[in-house]
Amino acid sequence: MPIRLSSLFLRTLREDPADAEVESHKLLLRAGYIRRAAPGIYTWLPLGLAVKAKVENIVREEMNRAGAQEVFFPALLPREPYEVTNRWTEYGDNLFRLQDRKKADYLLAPTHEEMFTLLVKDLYSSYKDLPVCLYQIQNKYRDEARPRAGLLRGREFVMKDAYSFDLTDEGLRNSYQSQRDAYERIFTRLGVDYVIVKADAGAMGGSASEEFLSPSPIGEDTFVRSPGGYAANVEAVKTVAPEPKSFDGLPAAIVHDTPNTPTIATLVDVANQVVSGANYTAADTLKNVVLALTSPEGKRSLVVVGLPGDREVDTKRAEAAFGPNEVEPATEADFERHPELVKGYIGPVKNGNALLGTESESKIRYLLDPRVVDGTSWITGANIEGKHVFGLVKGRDFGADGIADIAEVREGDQAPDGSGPLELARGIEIGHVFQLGRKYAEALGLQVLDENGKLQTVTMGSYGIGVTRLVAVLAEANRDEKGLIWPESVAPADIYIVAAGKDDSVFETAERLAAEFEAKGKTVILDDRKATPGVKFSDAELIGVPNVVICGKGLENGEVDHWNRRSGERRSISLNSVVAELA
RNA sequence: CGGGAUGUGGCUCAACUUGGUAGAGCACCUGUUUUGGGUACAGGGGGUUGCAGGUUCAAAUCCUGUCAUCCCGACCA
Repeated sequence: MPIRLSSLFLRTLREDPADAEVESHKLLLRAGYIRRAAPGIYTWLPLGLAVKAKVENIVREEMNRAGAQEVFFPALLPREPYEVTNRWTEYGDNLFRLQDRKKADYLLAPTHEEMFTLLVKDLYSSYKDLPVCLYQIQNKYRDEARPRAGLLRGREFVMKDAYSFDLTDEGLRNSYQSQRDAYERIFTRLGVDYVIVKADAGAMGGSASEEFLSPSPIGEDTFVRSPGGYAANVEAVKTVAPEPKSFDGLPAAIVHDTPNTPTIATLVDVANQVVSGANYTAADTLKNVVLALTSPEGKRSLVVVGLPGDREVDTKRAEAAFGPNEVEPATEADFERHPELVKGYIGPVKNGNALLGTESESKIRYLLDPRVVDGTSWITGANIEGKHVFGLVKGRDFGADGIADIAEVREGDQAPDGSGPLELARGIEIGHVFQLGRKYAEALGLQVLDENGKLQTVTMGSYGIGVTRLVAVLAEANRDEKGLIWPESVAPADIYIVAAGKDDSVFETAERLAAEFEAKGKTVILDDRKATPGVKFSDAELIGVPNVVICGKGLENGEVDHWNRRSGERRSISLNSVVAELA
């Protein structure tokens, strides 16, 4: 049976909803695909559900083809497994927690690593059972600080998450490759533009990790790519450290008066006045940024990071580097507790002695940008109000506790693999493949007997696709000023028939065409409403099925019109051949 | 978390400054009309003005609190 608009649960909106900013969000609301139920939480209407089901089925088919087996976990989970892996606390405020009537703690699953691991542990105990790959398509819950753009970042969303279980590292690599290949097939079938980028693996404790990003100006992730094919999330870009230089011939450090230079710009100006003939730039200064780290247990500590003055700290890179700690700039209160830090004039050394570093007077951890290598000379704060030290040499005059690669990545920076200058772009994360390793298996005791009868810890991969986010990405990428234009692979129907006229014969013909298309295996939306043609045409364009058949005045000549929503092409086709041609 | 803006029928908005029975367009219902680009006319249903307090004879309007939504920021030491 065709979907009849006369009875479909649908109301299209003529005007944009006021609280939607992003085009795909506006259109999905206006065309009657979704309704907002709560912040970041959406109800799926029949049309939206049809698109979501199409996406899910493509994902499902390719997962099955890759040998993964579908299961389904509850979304409501007990606390204990997440306690074991420490994620009950690590997840912080993003976790929806609740209690049952006995005051036992539960959570709404933000992801299911623990449950999959425990399920395999529950049923399998031999190397002969491996490898195995399981997946589910399920709701996830994350109490996002700022839900955005409708389905793009919701607090409830559908995710396909798959997990592979292998005995060996090589097996894991194979499983990973198999999922990665499946992802390429999925996004190709969906008609989604994507880039595979290296991702940060840090906090999760695994090794290889890649993200599938769909390039889009409204994307929340920034990634880089080089002409030579390097691509990475900015969080994962490793800065190329220059070769250390010799100390030979470098002048001794000297302190100069530099009053009223709280910022790098003012410092550079004054420095060029203080040292006659100098031509300093911000890149000659060493800026020392004080960050406050808050551990998941709530412990707060300060760390100072020294980086070239022409570079800013990238918050996301800092969060990736210091995770699972939360990172924020030090507050006034932090500075009050550490009077040795003179705001605006902070540096690693005071009066020739180390001020920063765990071995120093302040005991504050001091980390350096990778560009600050031995033999480089800097202008930096002297830890005295109104004074900076010039010619302070790394390795000779100061050291650090380690490296912090958290400076912003800039257009034109060199790719770490030497493949050329980096270009910056924005993208939406639609998939993530990740070699988790043995972290969860160890924490939860997932071991199997090997062929020698010895217990071995299993190694895991985790593979996610944001299904509902994909619906938004597809809507965002496939639209015009009139409405949505779905790719055929996910459109809510294959053919959209408009009965444009009031004669019974028009409706009868439209019904007959619908039946003929369906006999050929096509799904059909039929606009059989008692409405004027203008209304029907507008809704057809808004709803965005790619093939529209207009059944109306052309019938006098035995013709219907075919509109190709995507190309805009409109032509008349004989009533007798339209089904054969489009089906 | 900080800043800004905004909360009024299903949707988009007005009325708020200067307190006095809440209004328009779209959508919905009835009738007539129209029928290849959101027809026209007439009639009609639907809102405890986000919530809770307070001021007042009287609150959508003023005050306090709170919740929510959207946008910007989260750093330049």
